[in-house]
Formats: sequence, C-alpha cells, structure tokens
Amino acid sequence: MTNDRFNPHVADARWQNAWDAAQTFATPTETSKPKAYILEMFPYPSGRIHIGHVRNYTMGDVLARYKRMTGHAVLHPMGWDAFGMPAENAAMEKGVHPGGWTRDNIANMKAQLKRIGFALDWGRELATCEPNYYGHEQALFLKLLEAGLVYRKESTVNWDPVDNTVLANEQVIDGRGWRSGALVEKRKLNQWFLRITDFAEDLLAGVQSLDQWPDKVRLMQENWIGKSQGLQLTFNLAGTTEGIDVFTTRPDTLYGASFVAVAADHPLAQRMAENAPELQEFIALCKKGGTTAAELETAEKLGFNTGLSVEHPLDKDWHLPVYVANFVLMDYGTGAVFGCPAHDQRDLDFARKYDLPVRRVVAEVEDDSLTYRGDEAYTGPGRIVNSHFLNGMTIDEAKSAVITRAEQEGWGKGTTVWRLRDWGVSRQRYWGTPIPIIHCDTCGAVPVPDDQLPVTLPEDVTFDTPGNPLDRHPTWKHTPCPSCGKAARRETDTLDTFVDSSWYFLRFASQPDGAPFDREEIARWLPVDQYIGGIEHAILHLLYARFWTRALAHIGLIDVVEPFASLFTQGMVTHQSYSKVSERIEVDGEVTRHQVFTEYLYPSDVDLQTRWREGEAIPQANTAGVSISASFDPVKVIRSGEYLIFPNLLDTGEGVAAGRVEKMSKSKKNVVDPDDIIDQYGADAVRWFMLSDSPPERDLPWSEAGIEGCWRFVQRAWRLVGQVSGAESDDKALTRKMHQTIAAVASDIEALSFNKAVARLYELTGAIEKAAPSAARDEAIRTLILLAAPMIPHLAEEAWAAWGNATLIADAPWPMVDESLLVEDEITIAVQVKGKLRDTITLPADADNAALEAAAIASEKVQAAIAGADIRKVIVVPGRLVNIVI
RNA sequence: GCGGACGUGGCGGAAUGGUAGACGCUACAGACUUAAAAUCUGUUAUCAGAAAUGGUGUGCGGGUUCGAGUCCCGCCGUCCGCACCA
Repeated sequence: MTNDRFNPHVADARWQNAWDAAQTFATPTETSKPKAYILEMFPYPSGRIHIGHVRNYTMGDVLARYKRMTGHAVLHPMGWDAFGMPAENAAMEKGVHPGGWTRDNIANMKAQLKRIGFALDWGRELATCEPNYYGHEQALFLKLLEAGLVYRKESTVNWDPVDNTVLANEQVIDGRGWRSGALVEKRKLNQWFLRITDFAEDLLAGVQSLDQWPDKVRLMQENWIGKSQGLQLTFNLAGTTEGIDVFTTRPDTLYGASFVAVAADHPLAQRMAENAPELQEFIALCKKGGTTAAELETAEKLGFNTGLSVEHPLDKDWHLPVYVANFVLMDYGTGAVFGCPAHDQRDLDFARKYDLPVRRVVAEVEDDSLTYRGDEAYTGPGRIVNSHFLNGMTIDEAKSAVITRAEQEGWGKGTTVWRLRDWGVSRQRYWGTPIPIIHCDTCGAVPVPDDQLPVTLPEDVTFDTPGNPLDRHPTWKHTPCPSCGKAARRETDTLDTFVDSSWYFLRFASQPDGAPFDREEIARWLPVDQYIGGIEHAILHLLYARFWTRALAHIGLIDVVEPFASLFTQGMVTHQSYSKVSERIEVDGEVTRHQVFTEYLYPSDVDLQTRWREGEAIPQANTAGVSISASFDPVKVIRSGEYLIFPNLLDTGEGVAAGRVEKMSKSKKNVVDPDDIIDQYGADAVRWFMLSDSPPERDLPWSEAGIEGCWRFVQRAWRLVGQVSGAESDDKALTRKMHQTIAAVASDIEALSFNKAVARLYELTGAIEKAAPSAARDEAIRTLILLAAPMIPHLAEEAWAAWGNATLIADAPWPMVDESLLVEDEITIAVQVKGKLRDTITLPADADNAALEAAAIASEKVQAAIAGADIRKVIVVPGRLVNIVI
C-alpha cells in the first residue's frame, strides 16, 4: 500500500501541525500519572539554532516522548535565556534595538525548533527579557534582600576606560579590553552581592546527595566551593602591638616556620611602600606577571625583605623575617602566609633562593634530623619531630593540639576558609534585569515597593556612545523616593544574566500571573527529573541555580533544595576541517624564513575524489594537471588524517590537508547549519543521526556519509511499513527477538544510551527484513515503529496513519514485554580449554551443568585440544561457557 | 603541579570478570539496470593457508584468576577541569 518513498517534506509539517492542533504535548494539569520533568538547558537567542542544540534537544525529546508512552505526566518546556551582551553588541554594530534583535532571533529559532518536531509544551514558553519574567525576578531579589541574603559593598571591577564599561574577567585578554583593546583599569564601584557563601557548607554537602550527576561535575563543584580547614593566627610584629594575620591548613608545622610573607597588595606592604621606592618597584613587578598557567608554572618565586620581623607565637624570642612575595594572593585567606619550607614546595623554592632555614618537623622515616635537604618538600604523612610539645604526634593530632593551644592563649583559632566568594551580580549594562532599588540621599538604598514592580527597561535608548544607556537616559532613573518622597535615582545597574537562569526551571513548572510561581505546583514538579546540557555549565550555572533554589527554600518560598535530580552533560558535534596549506620561502637579506600558511576551506569546496594514501609517493601533478612544488613536504602539513587531498583549486606549492575533527566554528569553516540538512534529509534522519553511533556524553563527528546512512535507514523502515501482510503464521524466533528488543531499547533509553538503542533497532530491522511474511512479522514491524517513534516521530505518525489508526502514535502506549520470551530456549555455549576458546556447542537452555560438561568434553575439537591429558577441573558457567582445565 | 576521564579494526563504537569487534560508516565484489542513482546479496582485525583450520590481537610491562578489553601495580600517550589556594 505504501511502496513509495517516505517524504519528510510533506510528512514533517503534517504531523507537527497535528501535534499543535491536538495540543499533544501540553503539560497535563490534573492527573494521577507519575510526573517526569525533562529539561534541556534553554538557549541564548543568538539568531540561529546550531547543531549542538539539535543534539541536546533531541536527547531530551526522545526521553520525553518515551516517558509519555510509558504512562508519565510529562513536563517538557522550552524558553529563552534572552538577556545578555550579544544583543548590545548587535545594537552597537548594526544600530538595531537589543529588544527587537532578541525577539526576532527568538521567532527565527522557534521556527527552527518547530521544524525538528520536538515534543515541547510551547504553552509554557518564556523569555527572560520580558517583564512578566524579570518582574518576578525583581520580586524574588527583594525577598532575598529582606532576608539579608543581598548586600551592597564597594568592590574592584575591571574597567574599560575607552568603552566606559565594566568588563567580566573573561572579557579581559592580556590585561586589555576585548573590544577596545584599551588597558583595563581596576576601579572601585558599589556592587550588589548575593550571600552564596552563607550556603557554602550546604552546597558542598548537597553535592554528596547528587548521585545521578556525573562525578566529574560533582568534583568540579566541590573544587570550586573549595573548603579548607585550618588555623588563623596572628604573628606579632616584634616591638609593636600590631600583628599579621595568617591562615594555614598545616598548623602542625608551625615549628618549621622560617619566614612570613604577605601579598603585594596587602595593606602592610602598601603602607611600607609609601616611603620605600624599592618596595614600590617590587610591588609593580609582582603585578606585571602574567596569569596564564604556563607563566605561573615557570614564574620564579620572588620576595622583598621588608626588614620587619615577627615573633613566633610559640616562642616570643624566636623572630621570623617578613617578606613581600609574588606568590602570595591577597584574595585568598588573609593575604599572608607563614612559610614552612620543608613541607611546602613553594616555601622551599623561596627558602632556597633567599637562603632561609629549612627545618624538618615531619619525619617520614627514622631520619628526624633538623636540617632538611633536597629540593623536594615532604608533604606526606609522618610523625612530628623537632617541635617540643608536639613531638611524636601524628599530623592530625598535632593540628588539633596547636589549634587548642592557640585558642587557649588567644593568638589564633580554628577556621574554615572557602574558595567560593559571594556572588557579585551588578552589571553596568542595559540589556538585563533592572535591579529594583532606588537611591535616596536621605534614605539610602530603598527597595522598589511591590506595587511598583516590575521596573521595566526603557525602550528609547541609544548605543551610539559608550557606557550604560540606562545611566545616561534623560528621565528613566529619576523617580521619587518611595520612603520620603524626595527626588531620588533608580539603580542603573542590571543583574548578571546568570540570575535569570537560576530559577527559570521553577517558572516553567508554574506560571501564575501575580507571583513568580505557585508553591504547590513547584512541589509537584520539582526536582527536574532529567536535566541535559553542556559541560561548560558544570560550575557557574549549576552552582548558581542550586544556590538560588536553596535560598528560596531558606526563606520559605519553596520546599525543594536541589533543583536537578539527574544531570547529563552531552558531548559536542564535531566536523572534519580542511585547510589549504601553502609553503613559502622568504629571503630577507641574510635571513631565510620558511613559512607554512594555513587557510581553512569549506568542506564542500574540497574535492574528495582525488586522494592519495599517506606514505605513498606524492604525485607530481593532480588530475587537473597542476604541479606540486618540489619543496612541498606533506609531513609538515598533515597532523592528522590519512589522506592527502588535492582539490582542483590547487595552486603550485599548495596542498589541502584533512584537518582535525573538531568543534564546529565559523573560523574553521566546518559549520553545518541544521536548516540545510533538514531541508535535504528531513527531521527524522537528522534526529536519528544525533542519536546514532557516539555515546551521548562523547563528541559526535558529523559526516555526510553518516547522514546518508540515516536517510537510508528512514527509507528502510518506511519500506517495512508497507509490508504488513495480514499473514497468519507465527515466527517464534522473530517474536522472541522483538520482545528482547522492546526490553533492551527501554533500558537503553532510560540510561540515555541512545546509540545502543539505535543499534538494537537496526538489529530488529535486519531480522524483520530477513523473515518470511507472518503474523509475527507484522507485529514486529508495528513494534519497530512504536519503539522508534520517540526518535523518528514523523515517520512513526505517517506509518500509524497508513495502518488506519485514527489516533496519534505519540499517544500510543509503549509495547508490552513478554518476560518469558526474553530467554532463548536453545543456547550457544563457549567451550574453552585452559581459558582458550576451542568450540561452541548448542544445547537446550534448561540443560544442567552435568549435561553441559558432558557435551563439552564430547566435542571433537576439545578432545583434540586436550590431547589425552588428564582433566584437572571443569568450570561450568550456566548459559555461558564450559572451561576445561588440564 | 593537582584532580579527572579515556586508550578496542580504515572510522564512530559494542562487550553484568565468561565466545572481543554487536550496530553503523567506509571500502571491495556480485545482482538488478542500456547506464547511473536507488535497492538487494556477500566480504571487510591481522598473519599463514586453495580451503578446512590454526596462530596473533583491546597503548606498553608486570600481577591476580580456571578465565582479563574489564580488576590490581608501574609506565607511555591523548583529552578535560582547576591552580602560586597557604
């Protein structure tokens, strides 16, 4: 009945419209079904969906559709992380309004997503740039302020003096603004902060409970939070009442101290520098050093002896010199350290350079002599030596002994130091959530009253001059103080866009008009059952979202503390890149320069027909008759890839190298546009490709051959749809295979092992193709389409309708498994002799061990391998193998 | 430097300690066709052999085990994250 080819250009739109019309994927409101909240990280509306989005959302979509078929109430929403700098950059470059640009992009990208046929509840679509989203965010911000979780303080920012704007750390490249190229200045500004550090302990402890998160991400979160326990102590400056506060995680090594060092921007160093030009120079030198990993690795430990000395807290007569040192950081701990060279590598490097004592206080073996030799610090376990009252203790015992004594004598106390800082959320930008505060000369910073929310962004802004458009808007910021009524000014900073993405998953679950969310609905839907996104959000977004959720729970607005029960981080889609390589020799006076130039090419411009295997002689001319220069050396240009490729565009002295299979990027010219491939192959083939071959957490190499194969599969499946025969005979083997496939595909999808599910479906397809017509075969074809429906939903609907169903396959239940058919009734057993495979034998599945053993020994091949030797032992693994040991 | 992951055919990759290479791609051969495309069939780790079959084989070297791609120890390599974190 349907022997023609499957035509996605007609079918895709037909079923997308049908799902829309039937509201198939609208979230059920009242239901007794178990809930499944499937969420993919929402995109920034840059203008185009890229192929990474397609992979991400296809995975979530398969899971969401599968959950629907298995009887779940599914929430699978989509929205837009719509505030951010690219919109302002577009405004500056193209003279468009950020809002218009963003909303146009959203419209385009939504149309793109619709073409792929995702099972999304578009009724819950949200964009963070709309007042009905960010207004609620402002209300939540004020609730947190009220609860004491928001504060304002002066802090240092990166200031671009040309663009008159604050730069994020990532926008400072080699000390210069990424856009203007101007040297970045440090400026002090009043900024709003969220007290994420109040939750440091909770956030760290919570990581332990996230057993469905990748270990890698949990570890990254733990490291980022960075808990260190130790002693904070004061070294008194000899002859004064002043002291230097120092933090250490190794109070046990206090008797091994030989110096104290402070950071270049430590107040003490700054104060001393006022009258010491040499120190000023040294401080400048410290600040000049680069901050890249390589530079830090090789940077020499440098110090400046201040001439000051401090008293050792355990022996007032023991004085230690005070240095300013380049390796001490002001923004960690107290900005000062004591150096114990024997048991810390940095301190040892420093001590060797400045010829300071190196005292052993932890003995690894029997050597407990005071003088420590060598250039490698000992940081392992051992017993304490040369340390008076600590001698003989373990490191842990000594740590607590020192802390106890410090607390008794009042010169120090046990402390925990965190790497995590409070979250600075002020941005001097237009395109973000306005911070709902009014500054009054009399009343200070006053929250905007509830009934004046949302504070909306003015539309009439200009980007022709640098700086924050909100700040220079003629009227926007002028408003009366809500408290005293006098003239006052609005806060013109906006919130970090990470705030927007820290609670969107709550708004998806519940969208009342007058409140950010409804508590009961949050309780019903949260936590997200499966969150899927890129590894690049492993730290900041996930940490902020966890914090925000905890903070809202803390102030009693919701009852969930961990927003994402299960997290999956998917790999990138990569693509082979090609580059034209030319070799030139430039003679400049005495100097001969040999240079290789690389220019990337579009894969479509490379003629793949003309190839030579690497290692073969390089032909002197390619098919177009263009000669290769004698100096062209392919070894220099081929870094990976097996072939040398000489396209027709070849010029003398040039070759084309197959480059790495790498992340798609415009500069590498290896980008594949989802719209183009959907035009060509339809949504289902593209979806199938996204799920095939590579495990989802790994990178997926895009290839023409691969998508062609997927297209072939779609047509293969479609041919089977037309082969339902109405025959009545059965086919035990095929039925068994079918049930095994149902079970396997279900468990593979639940484990997000889509590549394995796809392989199973290929196997079933092959088995059906080989089988003769029968009722079992008809059923297997119907089952195949049901199992593949979450992955290739358009074809599945088309098949479902072709078979005369008036319903949607999207509403069909997942096929039932007959457990009794999962086991074979005949099994093939491996027979080994001393662990080496010698034969396989086929027996009834219920054969007992004795029968297996007898059959194995009876095998001719086994007898040949034994060659008359005595059998010492026989190991029988039921259903698997027999191993005969001689 | 610290931490983590990974290493299997020409490629992407399968494999609860139990028959390594499922499935896909590529390539080759054949069928159909005037021809091509599409489709179908077969082969495709490697060495020896006409074949049956046998040997070797999961980065390298050891170990545990009746049996190791899988577990343990030590190397080598690739990728990722963090970092003068006191």
